[in-house]
Parts: sequence; structure tokens; C-alpha cells
Amino acid sequence: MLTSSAEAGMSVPVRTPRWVSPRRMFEQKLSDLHRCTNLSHIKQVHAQILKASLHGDAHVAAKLVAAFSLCRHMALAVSVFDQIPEPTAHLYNILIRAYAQNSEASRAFATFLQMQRNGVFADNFTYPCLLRACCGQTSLSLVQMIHAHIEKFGFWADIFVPNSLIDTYCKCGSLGVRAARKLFDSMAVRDTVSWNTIITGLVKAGQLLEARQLFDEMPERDTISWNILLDGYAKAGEMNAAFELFGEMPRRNVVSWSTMISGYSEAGEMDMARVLFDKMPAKNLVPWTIIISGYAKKGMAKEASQLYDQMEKSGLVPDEGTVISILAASAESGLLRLGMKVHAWVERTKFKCSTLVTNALIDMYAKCGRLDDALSIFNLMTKKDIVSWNIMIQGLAMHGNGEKALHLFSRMEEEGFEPDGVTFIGVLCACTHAGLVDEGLDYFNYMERDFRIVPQVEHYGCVIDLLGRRGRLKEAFALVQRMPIEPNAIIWGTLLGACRIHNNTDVASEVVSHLIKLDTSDSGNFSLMSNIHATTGDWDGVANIRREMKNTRLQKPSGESSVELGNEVHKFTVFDTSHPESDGIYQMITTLGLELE
DNA sequence: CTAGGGTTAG
Repeated sequence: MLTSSAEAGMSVPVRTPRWVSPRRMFEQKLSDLHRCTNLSHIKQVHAQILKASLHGDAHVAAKLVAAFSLCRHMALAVSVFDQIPEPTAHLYNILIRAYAQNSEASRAFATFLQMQRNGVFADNFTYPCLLRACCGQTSLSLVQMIHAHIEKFGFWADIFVPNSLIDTYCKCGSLGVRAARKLFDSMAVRDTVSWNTIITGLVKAGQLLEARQLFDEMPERDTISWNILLDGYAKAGEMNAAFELFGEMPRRNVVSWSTMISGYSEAGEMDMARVLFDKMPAKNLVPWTIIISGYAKKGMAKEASQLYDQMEKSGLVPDEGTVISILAASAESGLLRLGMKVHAWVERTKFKCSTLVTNALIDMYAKCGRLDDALSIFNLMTKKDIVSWNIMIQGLAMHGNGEKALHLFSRMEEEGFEPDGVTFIGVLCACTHAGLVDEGLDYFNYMERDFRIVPQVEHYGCVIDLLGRRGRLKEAFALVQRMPIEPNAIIWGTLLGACRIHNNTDVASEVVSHLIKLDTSDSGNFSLMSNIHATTGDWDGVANIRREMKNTRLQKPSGESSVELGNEVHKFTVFDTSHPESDGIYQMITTLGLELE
């Protein structure tokens, strides 16, 4: 796994010498150690280092710390670090970066402080390492503190320092992006990366116009610059602008093509996505993944499945990203067959041990209604994480097994897993399905009191649904009014749905007045209201709503159900008579209904 | 330090 630098660098092939001095061989091993991901090999080299009494050497220690960190073995990394009585700035930097990479931000900062206490001066490498640790959280004040530090000691000469500062600022919300722009404007020297980094920040913050302005001002654009803006337009659904930019690009690479295909797929324009896919010169796994997932999300099982086979035939081997993406897409539209095909392949590879892949499999089976399969994979899984539990709880809850879901929740606690905000969405959903209103309210209170999870708007939505479905509309309405977060259209819509079930026009009209204030474009709410008026015989009300829908040019798309038969997904709506054998189908439904009675 | 696909969420 470790290749010598001689092999890699020489243009003339060298015959392997008959004898290499052990010292020379050892040096070669050390020089590549920080890139090694094989833990047992590192341990072996570590033993050799101890034998050669090199464990006090700061340079050797730095290599080892980096290697152990790459294998996520921080305890070993720290034990090596602690062997060095007076660590150099370089060694401190390596340890800070190691903590940052293993998402232990507070330890990274503790190491930085320790470095200062020991009188070791930070250098230009220290700050990019430290800034990497900030990425997990979006603490603007922390980044400002580091900024002040850099200002004080002046490390601007190394362009890496301001560039990482811009990048980290951009990850701290909209205020951070403003700070990043200010810093960028004040820079005397900028390179392409500086420009690309600030433009990325603006694009991610949705400031497309400002991003475009800077892009136009850029002295030299590389392919990355073009791709950043292209992605901005694609993610915003502005495919016409993206297409125009794509046409103007002096050079395009796999990323440019993939970005376009992804944009068209997201926009539901699979034909356009396919045209570009067929046209693109050299494809790697990413465009294949995008196009297959795109078809799968749209329920186009035949196309997705055919392309999946073609991808394998072309000699490409799916990676973790491909597998997860296709499974998620299959879950979304219930493509059990495609999901099972991917599963069969996973079983033959190392991915069957991957937590991420297994989670995606469980979710796929659960969403396709195969709860038994989901459960058996879940129960056999050795490396469960919080997401595994959340998926399984949610899966059971959504399919009407509220009690089972709650039982799983208590098992989760017994096995020592700390629930998070998503867990409680599943739990509250389970209570709704099991009709356990008061238990649901208990869980809702308990999540903040015992787990310090502050309820988000989604949690309020669940509780309002819980109360509303049971007809406790007054309580639900009161909760909306006293919730600390601004109720959004989903909250009001949930409440309106409950009014519809219980034909409560009084609360409903109150809700509608709030909905209109929010100026939502969700046509579903209007048709809900019109249904309420219709059932209470208020035909004037119905007419008013219909008129309002017409005025705002809202059309309610009817809800579709789908069923997978053979290799096709069949979609149908309520009172659908489009099928050639529609009469026979309805006859059968009636017969089945009678049988059930 | 910068670009494309990636598990849970009414």
C-alpha cells in the first residue's frame, strides 16, 4: 500500500535493487505514513519506530498522529503526541487538524489554547487547521475571534489564511457571508481560490445576483468558477440561465455536465437530462447516479432499471454514494424492484457492512411497505446509529404500527442511544397513528425537559395534527397561538385539515384568514376550505374560494396513488376511469369490499 | 482554502 517515492517519481523504470538498506526502507515507509489508511500497518510501523527509539522525534510523531487520525483512532494519536515533551508548532497543527477532521471541535480549540500556554507561536498553518474545526457549528463569534487573532499576529501573507477565513465565515449563515464579503473586499492580494470561495458562499446563501456580479468582475475564471455559478442556477431551478452559461463555457468537465443533468432532473425535465447524459463525452459514476436516481424519483422504473444494468455493463462499479442515492430515490417513489436489485448487489460487496448503506436499505423497504424486511435488516444490523433507529421508528409509525414504533423507542433508550429532534418527529407521528393523544403530549413536554431538545416547527406540526385529528381543535388552535416560533403555512394547513375532518367552519375561517396573510401559494389549503364549506352546505363559501383560486391561478393537482406491477409503476387518482378495464376494476373493488364486511 | 451524486424530518 505504501509506494516508494522513487517508483512514483522516476520516468525511467528502475530495476528493483537486490538489497535496500533497512534504514532506507524505513525512511520510505515513514514518508508515506500520513497517507496510510491501514491500521494494522500503522501499528506495525509504530512498533518499528519504538524499536528504533524514534518515538521522541517530533517529525516522526507528526506522521503517526496524522495516520492514526485518518483511521479515526484519536486515542492512539494522542498517546503518540503525549510522548513528545516539547511539541513543535507543526506537531500542534497536526493534532488540531486531527481533532477537526474527527469533528471534535472543542478539543481542537483546547489544543490551540494549550499551544499558546506553552509559549509555542501559531504559524500560517495553524489557522486553516483551526478554522476547519468551526465547520461543524455555525458560531459566527468564534470565527470572529479567530479573525481577530489572525489580524493581531498578521498571517495574511499566506493566501491560505484569508481564503480559509472566507470559507469558514460563509458557513456561518447570512451574517457570516456579509463578513466574508467585507474581508474579501479588503484583501490586497486575491487568487482564483479567493474569488471562487466567496462566490460559492454567495451562491449557497441564495445571493445569485451578487455572485454573478463578482463572477463577471473576476480577472481570470477557471472551470471551477464556471461550475460554481452553473450549480447556483441549477439549484435555483433557473435552467434557462444555466443552459446559457453552459453554452458559453470555454471548457467543460464531468462536473459541468453532471451539474446540468442534475438540474434538469430536479426540475423534472428528464428528457433534457437524458439528452445531455447521452451527449456527454466521458462519464464517471456521478452522472450515472444522477440520471438513474432522477428516473427513479419520477417513478420511471423501466428507464432507471435499464440504465442501472447499462452502468454495470460499462464496467463501472457502484460506490457508496451511488447505492445510497438510488436506494433513496427508490424509497421516494416506492420502486421495490429496483431497490431489491441494488440490495442483491450490496449483499455481495463490502457495503453490506456500511451503516449508511444499511440505513438506506431499511428506509427503502419501510417506505415500500415491506416492514418485515426492514425490521429483519434492522435487527441484524450490528453498527446501528441514531439514524437507523429514527428510520425504523418513522417507518413503523407511518405504516400504522404506532404501538410498535413506541416500543422501539423505549428499546432505543434501553440500548443507550440518545434520541434527537428527528426521533421525536417519529414518536409524535406514532402517537397520532395509535390515537395516543395524551401520551403524545407527554412526549412533547418530555423532549425538552429530559433531553434538552427544543421543539422545532415540525414538532409543533405533529402535535397540532395529533390534537386536531382527535377533534381537539380549540386546544390545537391555542397551541398555534402560543407557540414561540412563527407558525408557517404547513402549521395552518395541518389545522385546516383537522377542521375538514371535523367539519368545524368556525375555527376553519379563522385559520384561513391567517393563511391568506401568509400569502401562500399552496392550492391544497384552498381546496380544503372549499371542501369544508361544501360539507356544511355553505355553497356561497365554496364559490368564493373557487373564485379566489381562479384569481391566483391556482390549480390543485389531484393526489395520485401508485402501485408497482411487473416492471411498471401504475398511477391512479380518485374516481379514475382512464384505465381500459376500469369497469372490471371497480366491480372487483366492490366485491372485495363486500367480502371484507 | 474553491466545483457534481449521498441515509432519517407534515
